[in-house]
Amino acid sequence: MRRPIAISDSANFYVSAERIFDPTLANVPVIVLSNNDGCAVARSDEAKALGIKMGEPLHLLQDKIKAHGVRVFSSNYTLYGDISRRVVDVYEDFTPNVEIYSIDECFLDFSGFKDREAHARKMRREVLRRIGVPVRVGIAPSKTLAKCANDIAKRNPIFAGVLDMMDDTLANWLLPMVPVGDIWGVGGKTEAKLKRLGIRTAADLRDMPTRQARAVGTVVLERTVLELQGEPCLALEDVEPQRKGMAVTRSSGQPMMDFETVFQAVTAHVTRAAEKLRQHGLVAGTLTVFFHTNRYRPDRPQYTGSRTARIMSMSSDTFELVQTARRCAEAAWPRDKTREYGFTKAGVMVNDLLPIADRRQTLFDRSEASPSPAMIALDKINDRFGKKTMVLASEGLKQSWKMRADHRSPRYTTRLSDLPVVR
DNA sequence: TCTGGGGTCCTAGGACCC
DNA sequence: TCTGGGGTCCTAGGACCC
Repeated sequence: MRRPIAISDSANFYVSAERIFDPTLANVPVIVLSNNDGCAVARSDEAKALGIKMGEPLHLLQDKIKAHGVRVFSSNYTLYGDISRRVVDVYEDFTPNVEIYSIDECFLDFSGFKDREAHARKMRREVLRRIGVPVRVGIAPSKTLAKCANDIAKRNPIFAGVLDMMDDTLANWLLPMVPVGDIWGVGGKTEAKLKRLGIRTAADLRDMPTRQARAVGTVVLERTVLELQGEPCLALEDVEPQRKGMAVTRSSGQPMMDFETVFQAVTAHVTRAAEKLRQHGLVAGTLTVFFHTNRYRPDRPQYTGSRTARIMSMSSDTFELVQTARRCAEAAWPRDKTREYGFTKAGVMVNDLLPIADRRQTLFDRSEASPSPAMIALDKINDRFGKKTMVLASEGLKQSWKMRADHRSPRYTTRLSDLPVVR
């Protein structure tokens, strides 16, 4: 059964958001900058027409900005997030199942509507009326085809913002005109590989043998081929999935030359990451610290340092995370003292997240005010066996542990409940 | 002490997306 | 001189376990 999936996305979302509050921005070139005002991350159609590229550095745009009176904005993610939520509210009036895909895109379940195109047009009008943001809608039997329909509607004004591609005849007519690199999931590397095989359009990719697709680009590309054939492989996920990780990273204009300077930046990022964790009511199981040199200066020595550490106690505690980060940073710091590295980017990532409500006390949790019974038992066992004892258990949730006195003695495993009581 | 097959878990790195 | 940040998924290979 072919269920219609729609995707609605807003045109140049950040620019559209800025335009809501400033009518003088209509019909003039506008760009919104990245976090550090480093480069353009959103451009109005007028700015695109001037040849301003996505991710183009601001300092290379100064001439165009002066010559054409381009309006320039720093990004305001709090505002964009708020507008995004309001747009979703409108979508929810038009379909019961909404999957939020990104800040400006939602997949919508469009099954059960008699005239899908009319429904989409009405939704579009309503978003514009209530929020003031223009959106486009693509409809098709799979997400990849819906994205494709959306893209076609974006590029061709004749569709007036809505394209329903449920009909195979229409898809067969349009897909040969879509370059393969425009397909969702086909990036630069895959595009180059496909072109070498003579696959240039979306229609070529759809007709590629799935075995070959898997060989070229793993199961991901194989799924894309099936999706282009109208066979959905990516389901509509209308319940928000548990977030898997969070990152805090920044570039710095001034190269950081010594460990303490880099670690200062890392500390700031860890602090922010811990705040984010607590805001979301989560604790982290692993922490990764990384830093690298300026990739735009290949003439200077290059280095990427990265280290991941487990946080045994599952924590969102700033102090504990900073301590862990210090160990990671020290371990990842370059050993070669003869070279001078200038680090321009540093970041931290926390992964293996768990809602704090689900967090159980782990075997080796030392952060609690009162240590777990297992921790007390472990300390006593270690006291008794002295330095010879090496405990190999790593994860308390497994409810078992292994210990051996040294490499010559037998290992044994026991259930937590069977542990000998040590007094 | 050696032997070893078949799992799982972990991590790094690549590719892609918005 | 100035060059974004935050995500996901997949694979390979090593460590570890029984």
